[in-house]
Amino acid sequence: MVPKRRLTKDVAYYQIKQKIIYGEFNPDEVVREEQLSEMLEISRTPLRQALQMLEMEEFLIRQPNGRLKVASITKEEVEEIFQIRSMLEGSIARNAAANASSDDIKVLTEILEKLRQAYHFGYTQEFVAYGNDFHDYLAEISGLKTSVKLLSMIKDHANRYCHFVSMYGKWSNQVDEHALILEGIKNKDGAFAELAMKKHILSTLKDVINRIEDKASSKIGNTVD
Amino acid sequence: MVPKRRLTKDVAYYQIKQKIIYGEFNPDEVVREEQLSEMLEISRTPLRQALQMLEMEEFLIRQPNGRLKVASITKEEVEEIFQIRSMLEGSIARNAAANASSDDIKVLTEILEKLRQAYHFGYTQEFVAYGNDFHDYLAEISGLKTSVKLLSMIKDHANRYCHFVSMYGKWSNQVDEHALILEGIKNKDGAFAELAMKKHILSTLKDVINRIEDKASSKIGNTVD
DNA sequence: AAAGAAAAAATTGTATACAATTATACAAAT
DNA sequence: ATTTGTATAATTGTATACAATTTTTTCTTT
Repeated sequence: MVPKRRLTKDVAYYQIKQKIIYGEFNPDEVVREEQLSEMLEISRTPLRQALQMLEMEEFLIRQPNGRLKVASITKEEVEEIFQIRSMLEGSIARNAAANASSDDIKVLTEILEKLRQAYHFGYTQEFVAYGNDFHDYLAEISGLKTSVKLLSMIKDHANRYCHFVSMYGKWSNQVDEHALILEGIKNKDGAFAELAMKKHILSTLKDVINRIEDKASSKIGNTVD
Repeated sequence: MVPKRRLTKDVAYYQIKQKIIYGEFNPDEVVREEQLSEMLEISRTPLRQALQMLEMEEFLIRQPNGRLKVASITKEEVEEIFQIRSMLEGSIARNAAANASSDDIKVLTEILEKLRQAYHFGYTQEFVAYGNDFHDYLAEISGLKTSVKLLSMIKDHANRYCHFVSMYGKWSNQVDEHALILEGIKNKDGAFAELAMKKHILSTLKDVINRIEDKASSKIGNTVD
């Protein structure tokens, strides 16, 4: 099975989303179709498909006059997203504990070790990547398709707010937190794994908030028109 | 402000979605664009926008060859959806308890009374409607935008599985369950309201499952290709 | 000069034509 | 008879032209 062809709408979707997440497009900025189609060098037809997707995910907001504007995001929304994440990923951890084979546990142990190393040597990039791997693997074996789908949608929104945070150091106790979750999974203790995961997510939220407080405004973008 | 114009893509989206939810389109059935554009008497352009939306919500699944097929849904997925609902609506109830004004409580009390009447007289249609009103009102005052958005997405999926259930009677203790939630809100007892809501959702799931057991297969549609 | 109306420009919404891809039918070869 | 290749048809993907709507500009009237 060769790699199935990349549809223009899909690459457009990805590119525009990245521009929104990483601030190349500012919140409340209105984007026009022609402008984007020129920028990405594609026609309006696949572009509009991409815009439709982003509208569904509420990265773009359709105004009553038909114009699209980039969504703003508040600190409160980020907190809500992490709250939801803690619930969803909690369930995932619980189910993962029930489903995990010995092979799965081996893989997870390896990821955790890599995470520990990355932290030890200060490889931030890798550290974040392995952290994601850990969560993604649990999602995979949990079998909770809907939860995973919803998670993927809201995670990107939170990333928008705190991507810059992930770059600079001191993820206080993330390694230990992951280890604790894995402990629960090893012991097939779903309730334990769920609780550990919830705590972990909420602790991550705290880290994010702290970084935010240090830095800029409590809000990206304006709600006022 | 006059009612903003209905876009063809939006009505197409709604119509196709209804056909999927209420079984006019069968699970795993493949739908073609031309067929739909003739059926709805619109051109392919707005139709494809609608299909894109339904694909994002996973009512339609894009196959590797580009064809779209109607999603199937398993009993397990329905159970997962109710599990997620219980968490999300639990949070909503908790926040609603914190935010509810005395006016809000008055409105909720009225809705509950109508619900009680509808149940008493066996008006199933109205009973379901008032139940939805109650939940929607809590969602409104909770201020949890993301949770509400996610809820609206998954609810429709569950409806697909159990719409036929809602028609025939005996919602055992729904009235009392709603009353209990309202009790928590009146007392500004968020934890109580949250728990009551969670129990309520899970009890509804039980009702649905029981009906399903009585009736047909445990699964709508085939996963086998 | 200000307010309103009319005209022009810009932008989104829809339809259709064409290109690329995928599925089907049928014939030839083994 | 089964398979393989090729031609044909069917279907999706993309581009573009046109229609409808909204915004901006201009002009007129007071």
